Amino acid sequence: MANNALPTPKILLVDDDPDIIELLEYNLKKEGYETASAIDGIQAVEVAKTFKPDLILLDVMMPRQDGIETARQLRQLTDFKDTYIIFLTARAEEYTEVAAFDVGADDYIVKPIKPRALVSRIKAVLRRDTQQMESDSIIEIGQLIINRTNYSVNNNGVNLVMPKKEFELLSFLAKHPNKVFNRDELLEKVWGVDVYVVERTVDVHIRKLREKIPEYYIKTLKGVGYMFSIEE
Amino acid sequence: MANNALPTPKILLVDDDPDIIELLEYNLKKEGYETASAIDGIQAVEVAKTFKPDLILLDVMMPRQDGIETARQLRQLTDFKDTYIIFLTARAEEYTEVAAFDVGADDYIVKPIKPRALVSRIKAVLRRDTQQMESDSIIEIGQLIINRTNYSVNNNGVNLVMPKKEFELLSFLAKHPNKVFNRDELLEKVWGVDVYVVERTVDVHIRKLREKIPEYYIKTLKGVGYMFSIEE
DNA sequence: ACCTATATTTAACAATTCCGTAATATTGAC
DNA sequence: GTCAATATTACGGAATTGTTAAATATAGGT
Repeated sequence: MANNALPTPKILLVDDDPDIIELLEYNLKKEGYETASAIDGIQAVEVAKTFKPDLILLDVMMPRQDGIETARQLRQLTDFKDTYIIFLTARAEEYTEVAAFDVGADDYIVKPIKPRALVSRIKAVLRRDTQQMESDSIIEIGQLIINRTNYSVNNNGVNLVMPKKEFELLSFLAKHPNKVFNRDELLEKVWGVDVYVVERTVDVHIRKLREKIPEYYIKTLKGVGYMFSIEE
Repeated sequence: MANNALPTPKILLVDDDPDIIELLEYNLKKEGYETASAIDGIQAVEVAKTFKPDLILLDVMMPRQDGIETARQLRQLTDFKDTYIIFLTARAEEYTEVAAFDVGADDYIVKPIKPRALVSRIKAVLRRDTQQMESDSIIEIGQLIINRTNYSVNNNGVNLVMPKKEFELLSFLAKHPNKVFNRDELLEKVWGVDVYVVERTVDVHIRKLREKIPEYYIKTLKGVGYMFSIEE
């Protein structure tokens, strides 16, 4: 889904209940986050060292080592001084809340977990690329206005809505004018690294774009690739 | 919930200390507000259902059920989605503030209560209510007139009253014309962050809207989302 | 508090669009 | 002119959305 050049945030899930882990994983992956999990505090610290998460969802009550102690340990490691930590707990117990914020909790979510609330709070904590997304939402080039808010392209006054893949392909090319990309590069940047389609698929989408916008915008460099250029 | 200046605003007071209740009641009745009271969170929810207050003053620390949890419960009832909630607390504790604003607190008053300050903040909140409602209460777009005061939509002269969810969905889309929203975003903005329904519920409401207003207003962008647009 | 009507959600199935592939035509570099 | 690369077209399959109906939930009236 979200393959906009920004690295996808990594989230570590720590809970002793596999059902909770599964619920969290499902919802976060759907949002395009990369996840790893651990079933207790000891394991959490181990996994964190190699996974290097941007954010940790940490259950408070766990066997072997509770979430508060785990957070305290993580905070002592330089790698995790700035990692966001959100605690999960069954009930809002006051002493726990105090202790949690004491070890630097960034938020606090009470079970049962409402998936949408969870996601929106994670987004709130991780919000820092939103401005970039905003500024990326409109590209003006030549007589084209490419507008991500409505997936439309305005060509000299006439507005046309495009299918997703076509729009993404045009966006990408227009964002890097006068730069040639071979098919492999386009597939990687527009389709994504884990999508396997035949290279010639690109040709077909290029063709469809050329039907809609003036042909000269997209140039073919035989043996090299495609390029967006405003010169005729 | 949305009271239109004429009826006197109703305020529900929730605190386990009878002295506080008395203090609040005295000052608010003097200002012409209608009041009711409850001594804990459980009772508060009960009273609110029949009293239907425009604003709730809610103590954070209470026996049986604290203010945060009470607010969370109230927010799940459709009647109180838009009711204003002001928390009362003994000290400004950081974690409480976070949790409070999270469940949609509109303001936050620290004890000991100064009557004059209290009244002026209540007035401010209720004034905001009437102003915002005033400006938000009518949206004119294309040949549609969307009127929040009676949940009706006038389409080219014919007036149709809509169920709440349909109305809110249409309102939201119309308030952001030419912007695509995926189902998750619509659920978050229209249904709320702590409501869990399957994504496809949106489709059914879209369908019902398209039965009532000209189809072309709501566009589907496959793989992206829905969008309101006045272009045919 | 009950009953009824209406609203909302879910689930199943139909319809549609979009995408990817392959087959064929055309182009352009040498 | 040859040949490899690209353009074009059309079709099938996959994924997404549309539509309907039945099941729940909510609201309104008595």
